[in-house]
Order: sequence, then C-alpha cells, then structure tokens
Amino acid sequence: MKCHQSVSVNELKAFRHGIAAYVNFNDEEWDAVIPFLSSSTIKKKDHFAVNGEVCEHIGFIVEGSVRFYHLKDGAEITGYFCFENEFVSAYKSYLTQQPGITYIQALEETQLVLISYHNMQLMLKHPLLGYKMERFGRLVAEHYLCCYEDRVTSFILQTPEERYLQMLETNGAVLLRIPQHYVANFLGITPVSLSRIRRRTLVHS
Amino acid sequence: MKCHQSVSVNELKAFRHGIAAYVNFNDEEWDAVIPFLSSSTIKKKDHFAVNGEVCEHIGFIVEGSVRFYHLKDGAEITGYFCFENEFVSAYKSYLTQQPGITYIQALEETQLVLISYHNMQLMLKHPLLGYKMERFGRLVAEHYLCCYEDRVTSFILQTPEERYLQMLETNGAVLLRIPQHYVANFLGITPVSLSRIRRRTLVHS
DNA sequence: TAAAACCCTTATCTTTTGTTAACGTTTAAT
DNA sequence: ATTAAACGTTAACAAAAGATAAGGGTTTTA
Repeated sequence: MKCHQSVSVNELKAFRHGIAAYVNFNDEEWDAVIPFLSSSTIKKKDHFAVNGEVCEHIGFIVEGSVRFYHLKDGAEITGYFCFENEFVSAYKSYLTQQPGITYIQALEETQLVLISYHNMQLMLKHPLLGYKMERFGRLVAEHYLCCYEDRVTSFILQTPEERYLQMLETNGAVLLRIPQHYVANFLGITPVSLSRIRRRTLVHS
Repeated sequence: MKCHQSVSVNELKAFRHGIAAYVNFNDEEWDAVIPFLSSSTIKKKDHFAVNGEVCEHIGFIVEGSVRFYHLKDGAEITGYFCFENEFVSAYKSYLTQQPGITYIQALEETQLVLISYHNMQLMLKHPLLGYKMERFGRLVAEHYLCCYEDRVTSFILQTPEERYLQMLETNGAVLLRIPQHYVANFLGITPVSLSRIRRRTLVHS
C-alpha cells in the first residue's frame, strides 16, 4: 500500500465531515491535525492489511469499499465489509500493534485518509489535540463496539435465514454491491446454503 | 438493583487495581474520582440490566459473576458471561442511553463498583479528570472491541464443535462455573447439540 | 425432608447445512 | 476476440443441528 504524505483538499473535507459525527475540531486544531494525516489509493484487490503483519494504519474511506477476510484451510472466508465514510482497520492488530490474522482487501479502487499508529500516539499526547483525540478514539471505539455487539447478538439469537432476511431489510443496498458468496460468509454459512435460503424465501409475485 | 453511595475500602482497592490495567490515577486524582463511584451488591438471579430499560451504569465486578441473555420466543438465550475484575454493562444501551434488549443477571451474589452514565459524563468534563477518563474510556472500549472481534471471527471461521474445543483450551475454567446449557447458547447452539458434541469429542482414556 | 425445579444425557425424527460436482452465465484477462 | 476465471444455481448425498420427549440425577426451596 502506497502512502503519500499530502492529503488532497477533497479528501480533507470528506474526512473532517466524517469525523464530525464524533468530535468537532476548530480551525486551529484542524491545522494541527493535518500534518499527522496521510493518504492512499488502493487498487482493486490490493491489500490494506494482511495476515501475519502489524496493521500500521487506521483508514477513513473517502471513496470505495473493502472486505475483511481470513484464510481457513486455504480458502478465503469473508467476515466484514466497509464502505464510504467508515473507518477501516484490522482493529485488534492496530490497537495492540501485534501481527494480525485479518486480510483487508479493496473491492474496488479505494481512496483513504490514513492515520498511522505512531501519529495517533503523537496526537494523543499533543498538548493542543490530546483531549479531543482521546475523545475521538473513545467514541469511534464505542461506535464499533456497538456494531460488534449487534453482530454477536445476531449469531446467538438468529438462524442464518433470519440473519439473511434482516440483512435484506436493513442492508439491502449492500447485497447489490457485494458478490453473494462474500455475503454468505458474512452470514456464517456457505454460498450454496445462501442460495437455498434465497430460493425458499423468495416472494413469488 | 440497590446502590449505596459509599464504596468500601476493599471495593475501592479492587477497583483501583482493576483499572490500573488501563490508566493510573495519582492520589489527588483518585480522591476526585471516589465521589463519582457507587457500590452495589446484587443477589443471585437479580438483574443489573433488563430489556426495555436504559442501562444506567457500568459496573466493575469485585466479586461474583453475571450472565447476559436475551429473550427469544419466551426462552432465555445466554450470550455472554463476566467474572471478577471485568467491566459489565449493556454497552449499547449504556453508551447510547437508549432502552436495551439485554438482560444481565447475577449468577451468584455479586459485588460491584458502579459508575452511572451521568457521573461518567461529569468526570469526562472534569478539569482534573477529563483527559484521563477519556483515555480510560477509550482503552476499555478498545479492549472490549478486541474481545468482540475475536468472538465474531469465531462464528465466521469455526464450527460449533471447533468453538467448543477452543473454549475447552482457553476458557476451561469457565465450563466448571457455568451451567452447560448457558455455554451452549454462548456457542450459538442448543444444549442438546452441545451434549452430542461433548460425547463425540470425548477422549476415552 | 419432601416436593418441585433444574440439569444433562439420550433417543427419535425432521430440518438445515455442508460437501462435491455439474451446468450455464457473466466477467475478466490475454 | 478468444480463453480463462469467477459466479450463482441446482442436485445428490452425508453430516450436523433443531425439536421434542423421556429418564435419572442433582440442587433448591418451601
């Protein structure tokens, strides 16, 4: 993954708008933040994170999408997707700075604003930025904690068929963007099984 | 759940030690923290959180244990457990201050140190405590994010049998403390199915 | 201490999922 | 433009899980 230090005006705008959901920086603070950011464009099928390596960055997707997957018995098992205006990282690897087990791959050409772990630590200790960056990190972690909580609950409480039907209702748009066998993995089943579920839940109009 | 404002010396010590994994407060800061804490002892089978209500507190378990469960079609489905020196809350409900769908029930008499949402917000804005409390909240959220990430991965990547065998290796002690049908729910299967898995994976010595 | 509630196992039957392979279609690569 | 790779569906069979019920043991509790 190539990073160039300078972030375009357009990317900065998208990023500032995206993080406004968590914390607002005034202009002085924002000027201090900018030098800690970098930018990257990942080509389709290139990787943001790979098994066995420390995930160096957290990224904000300005444009594009990625999928998370693992290798099991030589096969790729897709576990998650991220799209525009979402943060992406192999969180456990990034947060612990230990080698991870997650691959993150661009589903299409994907434009990212990046914060390296090192720069994040600098901002967290920065006299002007530290307090707000702590808050920012807390709120982002809390947000994704809630997402994961829902996801775990869906595995505990719902059958694969119920998970699929709920996904149709709440995330129907994703199904149009993502190959179906990735969705099957995401639901915790095989592609063949998802195909059967689709057939038996079809509304014959 | 009864709360009394004063926290015993013993509880304070356990709590301070427990959060030291995340952040250290000096004595001046600690004296400022104490008034924001409260304490509660929950009897076996009493609830820390229930469906439809906002979860008001995050708790630190000094002694005892709890289980998380949901109601589905009138049946209780257990999704998680917490033990001594862990934080416990219906996180999504607590963090968003919206009514939750999670029941949290004491598995035995359980002694907790509590932080109400309101007091947490006061500490986050407190001139002396704010920065460290933001950091504390961030690190706790990050820690549980990593836990949830592992848990989701286990549902994506492993069969129920593999999840059980891994739990035997990494959490064998839990199995001795928790009724087996709760463990089955935790693994995403029925108690009958777990009983079968146990039989077919038995090492006949 | 007796009754009730709870817990785990086992058996039977049904449903669902996994596995493998084949087929036609679409998409991508050369 | 042609070939190759990828994708979704379907079929057939095996394996696993769900549902239900029964039996025996333990723990609660009244």
